[in-house]
Amino acid sequence: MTTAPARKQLPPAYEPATVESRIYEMWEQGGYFRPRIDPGREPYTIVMPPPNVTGELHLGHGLEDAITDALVRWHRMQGDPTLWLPGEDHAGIATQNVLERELAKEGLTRQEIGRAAFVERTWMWVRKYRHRIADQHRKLGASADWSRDIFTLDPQIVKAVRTTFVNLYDQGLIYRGLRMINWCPQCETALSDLEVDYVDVAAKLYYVRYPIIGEGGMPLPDAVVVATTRPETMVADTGVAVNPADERYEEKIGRMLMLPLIGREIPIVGDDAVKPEFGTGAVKVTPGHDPNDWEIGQRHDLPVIVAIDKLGVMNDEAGPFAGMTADDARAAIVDALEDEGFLDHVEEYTHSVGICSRSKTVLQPIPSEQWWLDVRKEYEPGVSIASAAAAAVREERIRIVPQRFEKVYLSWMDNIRDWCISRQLWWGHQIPVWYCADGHRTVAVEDPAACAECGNTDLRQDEDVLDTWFSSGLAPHADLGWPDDTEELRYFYPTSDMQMGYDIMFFWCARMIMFALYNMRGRGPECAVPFRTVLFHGLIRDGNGDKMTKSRGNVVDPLVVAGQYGADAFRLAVLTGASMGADQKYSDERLAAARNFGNKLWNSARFVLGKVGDRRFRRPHEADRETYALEDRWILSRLEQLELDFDSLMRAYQLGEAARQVQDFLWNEFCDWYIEMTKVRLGAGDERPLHVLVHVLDRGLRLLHPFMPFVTEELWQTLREHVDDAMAPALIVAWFPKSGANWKHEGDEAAMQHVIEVNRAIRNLRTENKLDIGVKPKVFLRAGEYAWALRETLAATAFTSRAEPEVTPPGAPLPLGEFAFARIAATEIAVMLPAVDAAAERARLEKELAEAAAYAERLTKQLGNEQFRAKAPAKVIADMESTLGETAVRVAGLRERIATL
RNA sequence: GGGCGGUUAGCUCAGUUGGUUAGAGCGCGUCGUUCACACCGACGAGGUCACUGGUUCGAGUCCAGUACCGCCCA
Repeated sequence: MTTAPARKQLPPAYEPATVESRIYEMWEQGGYFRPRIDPGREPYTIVMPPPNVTGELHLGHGLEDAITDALVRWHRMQGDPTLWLPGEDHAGIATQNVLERELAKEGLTRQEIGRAAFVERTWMWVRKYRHRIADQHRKLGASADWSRDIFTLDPQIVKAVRTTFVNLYDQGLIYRGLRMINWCPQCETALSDLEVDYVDVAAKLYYVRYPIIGEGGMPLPDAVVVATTRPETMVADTGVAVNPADERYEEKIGRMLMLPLIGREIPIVGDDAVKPEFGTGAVKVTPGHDPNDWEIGQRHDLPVIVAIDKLGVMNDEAGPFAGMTADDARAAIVDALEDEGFLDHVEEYTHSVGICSRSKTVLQPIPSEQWWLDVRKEYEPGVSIASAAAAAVREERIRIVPQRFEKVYLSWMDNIRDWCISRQLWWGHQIPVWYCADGHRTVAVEDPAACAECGNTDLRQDEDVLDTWFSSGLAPHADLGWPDDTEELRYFYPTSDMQMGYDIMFFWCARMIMFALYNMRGRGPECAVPFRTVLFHGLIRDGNGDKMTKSRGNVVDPLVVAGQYGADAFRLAVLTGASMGADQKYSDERLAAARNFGNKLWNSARFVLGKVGDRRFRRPHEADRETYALEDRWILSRLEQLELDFDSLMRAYQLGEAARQVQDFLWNEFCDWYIEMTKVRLGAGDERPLHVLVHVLDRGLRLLHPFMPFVTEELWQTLREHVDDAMAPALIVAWFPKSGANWKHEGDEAAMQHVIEVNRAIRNLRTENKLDIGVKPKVFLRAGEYAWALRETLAATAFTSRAEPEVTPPGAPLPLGEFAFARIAATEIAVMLPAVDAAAERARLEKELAEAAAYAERLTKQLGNEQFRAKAPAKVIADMESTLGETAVRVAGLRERIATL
């Protein structure tokens, strides 16, 4: 024992607001977030899913910070060179929408101010908001390396994006092609398949008669009836299709039909894609406005007619309906069909409609020239983008946690189609393709001065930008410097863990795997992977289980929550709110519970520090085992077990369970039993427990630190002065407890467990027999096996269970008097009841009676209130009536007992 | 249509090679000025682990099926 400097006084309650920013600053100033590259050690690396640069953090980001920071701190404390690489995403459509709304407030559109001015304005926003995002992470305690903070439009990422594009293009994996795409008339851009949501809508199925044309070219009375949900597209029909196996139409294949209203002749074709059970089994084919029809049209060489433009307006192909919106045209066409006798009948019908996942606008399927990533083309024998990405997971070079998401990933990857990567937006990575006047293409990483083919210096860059996920998909290697051969890339790649909500598995996780395996393939299959393990967490929903969205107005700001309860409480609550991968419901009660635990911990430390004074204690050493009491050995044994369990839980990514176990240990074992039991010995001047208290608190703070970094660091800064050991300057870089097998002792644990249960039995008997708080009854413990343990802890039992206990042999006679009995294993517990004082007992019963009678009266009065009876739910009334019944019985019983006294 | 998940105390949820009497927090009831903590403590009430069948010495846990709720993909 030596003397430590005088410590400052801790306030009686933990006040996060006075602690968090100071502690965070201390960590950041100390440089603890920046890893030191040590070739002798394997690093731990994790890349942050970059939030939208102009957005704000939501609860999901908060959960991600809690998960990642726990893993990061755990690894850092184990001495791994640990890098948490933060960043922000330019978020193409989302950011452009934000800026367009801002412009609209000034009565402007982006077209009016032009592309250059629009992009400049967006950059101004980015410069303003980028730091806000980082500060929000800081408030939650995220120990990310901010010196490496990266934005997806930074020059380094531009270089990576262009290099990737050029390489893929050169290998023919990126191509320009006319294909059916999802067009959002609101956002005025093409979308990938992933950005389409499908909603069921009540609609109508229109049955339209298409007359058959006879030998002489004249329509016959005979007709084929087709069913369609979109009659307005009929003006662009170029065929009718039936299933070739459908006997009803067998003889009609090859005949010509007359397209009503328009008069065009169109053929009947046989195609397996047609389902005979839909409608009449004959469907109109509109290759210009339906993805399936496009396919059918391709197979039968049908012309493509586009009659609806990109703003949803009918063009000249629609003849008399030109100029109408598609909706108006539908009504007009149905009217016309009816007037001219082509409308057979109409049915109610529910079908699913594709809408833009961002703007919720109904999408128009239209054929369009776009840039595509060919995911099936082999770039090496037997290897394509999609096959490599599937194999990495199938062959377990990448591990998915929880494992069930593997199937989701694989079934998607196995069925993936070419990815539409171009967007008709202004904000993003502009496609690195330039055209000269002769239409030659130059595809290059650096802006070219002249056409690569003809030398023409008059070049125009492709106006489109790339899908946002094209750049974020490069994160793990691009953020570390690729395509340059940087020290960071060599050391930290592949990254270790990756973490995200399961809702972006395809958008982000899949794309990172696709790109990494291509760009990093030089490293070989094992080391090309972007990460070794990916964790998918669930969504945080509101109290009703609904998704939190701005439109619902149920969004909760994590910083508001952290301000209210403390960042530690927020982190613990979301981490233990559900098991990994499962959704959780937000609840204030859980936040309060987590805050309460922080306060409990705070006060347990106050107790320890108060007893320690200004002294410094050595940790208990196992060689001195015999000098320690049962409860000392017990808590040390439990601590070791916790350390073992903690390690295996964390290795299995069971973060919530690990946190729960530390919490249980500190509250239920350390506070409720160990600290309570030490009070007697400490009061008697025994300093042995101080070694244990200091040591266990130190270890407990270390174990809890990954989950509750602020409160643990704040307490540890004081505690470290009182542990006579080599102590790090800060908990964030203190070594993590690694259990040896020094104190683990089954016998001590069982004995102490018995002591605890005996204490509980004594307290239970006290309560059942309504002993006053001041009464200390004689208690006889007739014990066998554990007599030694009960004897050793007798003083503690006397104190914590307020009794005068005595251990006697089994069957020992009891003195005269009244007893209450219980039995725990082989120990019989006899609590001596005080001689009954008739007067006092009468007084007690009278008091109880008065209370019960008053309660009954209140209930009677309430039930007699007509207003109440009229308006209250029947259940409330019924419940109250039954409570009244019970109370009446109790009153009667009490009266009876008073009468017998 | 295909796939996945959920169903455990009033509420929110744990429960990972099947193992005594199924847990926690909140809420509820009773009691409480023991010098760390009322953001606390003590004691207590509260569960047919959705249902049916099977495997097993033993099932909340494994298998098959059913119902309801939710999600993803087409």
